[in-house]
Amino acid sequence: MHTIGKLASQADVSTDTVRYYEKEKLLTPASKTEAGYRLYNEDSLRRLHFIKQAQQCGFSLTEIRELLALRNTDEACCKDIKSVTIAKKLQLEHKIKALQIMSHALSELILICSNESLPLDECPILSALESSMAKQTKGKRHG
Amino acid sequence: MHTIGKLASQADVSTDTVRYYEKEKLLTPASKTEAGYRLYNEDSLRRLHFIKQAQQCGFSLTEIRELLALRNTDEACCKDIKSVTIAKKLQLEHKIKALQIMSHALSELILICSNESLPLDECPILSALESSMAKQTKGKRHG
DNA sequence: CTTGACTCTGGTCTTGACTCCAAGGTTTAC
DNA sequence: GTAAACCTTGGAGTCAAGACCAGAGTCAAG
Repeated sequence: MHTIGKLASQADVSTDTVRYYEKEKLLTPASKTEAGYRLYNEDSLRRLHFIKQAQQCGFSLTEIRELLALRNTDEACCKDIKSVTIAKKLQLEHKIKALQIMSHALSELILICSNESLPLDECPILSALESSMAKQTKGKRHG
Repeated sequence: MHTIGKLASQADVSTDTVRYYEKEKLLTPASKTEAGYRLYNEDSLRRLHFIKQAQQCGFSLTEIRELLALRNTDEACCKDIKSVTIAKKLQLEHKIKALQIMSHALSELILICSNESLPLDECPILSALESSMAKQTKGKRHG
């Protein structure tokens, strides 16, 4: 049984984080001392690892709480977990695509700026951003 | 000259957003009526477009303010804008890579879950998230 | 027995980009 | 001339995931 500080350092999080997870009903101490100190066991550590891993997979704490709730549901089976995982993967891929679109838009901007010594009022990047950039990136090309 | 509502609807943002941009020193009305109504011209609309476009390219409002400030600096030239753009593109690519790592981790989880009818306490996804996932994804493979 | 390290609760603060609200003033349409 | 639709300011609230802080209690070491 560890106090909150031990648990936190083992999982490489702050004690504030552990208390926050408790408030968010993600992680309850296994017991408490007479003085009110929180005590945690190995299950706590595993659960904390779970939360961190899931976070690193892009799950929000709300979603992690749902995953944990699913685990405590008798009717739920592995299939349910899998479909949540697949949904999250789709969400991530969607976000990746959006970022790639942004990145490509920036590439276009960088490409059209061939003459770097132009004064700012002729900067093609700025003017592309001012007008609707769709026209710039889809149609004509400066440089 | 448009009132705030006209400008906002032309740019497809809320009037609150326009006022917020003013507070953030991103967009000042061209003038005001005697009654204190904000009035905007075509430059305002262009600037609002600029802000939206830049946002869609992943720039934060703070960064956009810097871009706009750069534009008003006499010493700055197009090269400065270009380097900011390149830096932002690198940032985006970094973020994309992070998300791709998450996405791949989820793919691994989905792969190891071959038997969907398993009870939850044997769900390989959950146990992979509980233990250190690095072991699961790098080493052994269930299924 | 005191010092220092730890813990407790309850609270506020942060960041970013807004959104919503109240209470009033102004303009426009009929 | 009045009602609807617009505008004003100022301020508070929202979301996520904690960070930070004060004042007090607790525990182990020397």
